[in-house]
This record gives sequence, structure tokens and C-alpha cells, in this order.
Amino acid sequence: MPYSSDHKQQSREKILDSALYLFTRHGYDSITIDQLMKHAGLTRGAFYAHFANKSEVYAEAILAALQRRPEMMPADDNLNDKDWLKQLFFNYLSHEHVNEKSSACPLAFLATDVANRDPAARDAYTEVYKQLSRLIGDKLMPHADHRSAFAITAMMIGGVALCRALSETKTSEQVLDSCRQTALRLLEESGTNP
Amino acid sequence: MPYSSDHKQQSREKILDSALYLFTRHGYDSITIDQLMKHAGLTRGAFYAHFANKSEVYAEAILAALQRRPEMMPADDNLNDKDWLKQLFFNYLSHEHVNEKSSACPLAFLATDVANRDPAARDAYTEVYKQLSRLIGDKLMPHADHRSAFAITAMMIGGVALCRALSETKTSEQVLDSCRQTALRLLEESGTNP
DNA sequence: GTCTATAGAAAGATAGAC
DNA sequence: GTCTATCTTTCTATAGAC
Repeated sequence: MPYSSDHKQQSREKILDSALYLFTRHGYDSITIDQLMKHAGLTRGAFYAHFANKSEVYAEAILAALQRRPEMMPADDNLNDKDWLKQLFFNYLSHEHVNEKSSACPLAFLATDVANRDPAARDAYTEVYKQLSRLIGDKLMPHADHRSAFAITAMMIGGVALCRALSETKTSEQVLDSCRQTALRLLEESGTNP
Repeated sequence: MPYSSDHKQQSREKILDSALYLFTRHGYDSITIDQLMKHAGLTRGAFYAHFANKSEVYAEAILAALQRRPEMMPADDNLNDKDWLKQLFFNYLSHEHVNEKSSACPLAFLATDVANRDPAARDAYTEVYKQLSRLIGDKLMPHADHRSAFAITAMMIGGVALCRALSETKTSEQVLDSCRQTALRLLEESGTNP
């Protein structure tokens, strides 16, 4: 065995990193296996030593997002839950996110892309979404109804997906601004609505 | 000229109807010109008498949505603005919409699909979005800040796009329910927040 | 495990008959 | 204007050398 099992694992991780990066930004159909492998520093043929086909690496890449640490997530250390959420809302509903300056959330970037894929991809997407909504729901708990986490995440995902599709910066600004304000309002006012 | 100009116009409309139907449900890349023309009752070759290429018909199809009457829109007649909005929220944030039983909104179904297309498609999408947000904003005006229309539309679009991607019916139910409740809440409580 | 080379299929776009 | 036939490109997936 001229290549160690560790080396194979490293290649696999490199491919998954590239897949998450490229698929999230350009969608499933726009990325070829050739592009993917070149981005990972390998060639086309090596791909099939790691994955059975293109749709498999797509689903795996979405799941891999759970292992990576998104820059948008505030560092847990000194923030209370409310401030942590505020920070997340601002990071997520930002131009930096829409324009992919920071890491790009597959939930927002692949929402309609995943809907047209196979069950494995949708399962992976569902798993990532459940983790995000649970995280937000838990931090929301003392302040708001746990269930409003679903509406807030839908607004976050929808706001970013929408702005990425829009061609007018001005409208995009208005959408992000309105979503940020409304997210804060839902957080602040939730105590008054038991 | 063996074919009247009216006949050509009719063919064009048939193609646009099919394009709106198919692209919205399956995305740009999944639909071939062959499928599109068969759905419209014509053959591949005839396509290029109407459109220069595939990306052109995609943008035109999105714009065509403005001419069609979506079943989700409540009939204007007897409803006041607030009830009209409530009705729209329930129609839009429904399983019938997610599962394409009624007409499918391209804003929700194509959000991330359009982001990967050319400027013409994004311009068309932007135009449709501006019309929806203006309509909702105007009806919201007496009750709420005009600008909260952007957050509400983002939640509607995000909620439907999200549910279409999810593979768990239960989670999907929770998302739609939470979005409906929150949309109503934003409508009801808006008066208290000048 | 990774490489180059290639088979095989799919789909966008064009040509020419009617 | 619409049809059938075809050119051409692109891309997934496989084969075989190292």
C-alpha cells in the first residue's frame, strides 16, 4: 500500500472542503468533477477512489459543513444568549455573507438547489437545518417561544437567498436591513408574548 | 407567410407557459429545450424561431409570471387590506404551495437557482420581487411600517424554499406553522411600533 | 491512490426540407 | 413557423499504467 490510510483521509477532506466551497457558491450543476478535483489539487480520475459519484459528494459536502466552524458563529465565550443571537443575526444578514466574503451558509445558498436533488442531499440539508434551528431555539428559549426559531431561521435563509438573486444593490440593502430589524424585534418583544 | 403573426404569438405564449411551469419546478439546468418544447406541444427545432437561446427563455418566463394570475393571490373584491394579507400568508405558507398543488411562486422556487444565472434572469427576478414587495408594502401601510414588507416577504420566500428542500414532513410543518404565526404577529403588532 | 486517456451519453444550437 | 437530422461541445464515469 504505497499510500497511507491517513493520506487518503486527507485527500478526502480536501475534496470535501472544495466541494462545500464550490457547490455552495455555484450550485450542483454548475460545478464539474474536473473543476472540483482541480480545486482540491488533484485530477479527475482520482475522484472515484473517494466517492461513488457526483451526487454522493454533494450530500457529503453539505454534511461536512457541520464539522467546519462557520466564521459567522460568534465565539461563545463572553456573550449571553441574547447578545450571541444579535451578533449572529448581524453576521448572517450581512453583505459580507451575501457576497461570500465570509463563509457561505449552504442552507441559504443551496435552498432551491437541494430541492431538485436526490433524497441523500435533502437528508443532509435537513440535518444541517435541524442543528441550526435547535441551536437558535435553545438560545431563544428564556426569551421567546422555542418554536419561533423556525420563522427566524426562515427569514435569515430567505433574506440571504433573496439578496443573492437580486440584481439591485439598493433593494438588497433594504431587505437585509428589514430582516435584521425584524429579527431583533422578534427577539426583544418575545417576552411580551407568552 | 403561411403562419399568421397571431399564430406565432400563441406559440410563444405556450412556450412561456411551459417554461414558467417547468423551470420553476425543476430549475434551469434540469430542464432541456427538448422537454420544454414537448411540454408546449412543439419540437426542438422550433424553439429558435422564438428565442435566441435557453437563458433568454428563462428570463422571459420569470417575467411572464407578472402577466399570469397566481391562484395564491386572494380575489381583491370584498377583503380589506389586513384580511387580504392574512389570506395571502396562509395561501403562500402552505403545503399546497410547497407541493406545487397550486401555482408555484418563482421567487421561492428559484431563489438560489437565479443567483447562478446571467444578469437578465436576475433582473427579471428583481422585477417580480419588487412588484410583490410593493403590493404587500402598500397593503401593510396603514398598519405597519412599509419597510417591514421586505422582512415578511423574505420569511415567506425563505419558508417555502426551505420546506421544499427539507425531507422531513414534520419539520416542514413546524416551519410553515411558525412562519404563518409570525407573519400574523408582525401584522397585528405593527400598530404598537410606530 | 493518483494519473492520463477515452468511452459513452446528453444537450445546446444549427441546417435545410416543407 | 415547424419539422427532422446533425454538428459540436461538454461532462460523467470507466480503463489501465504507474
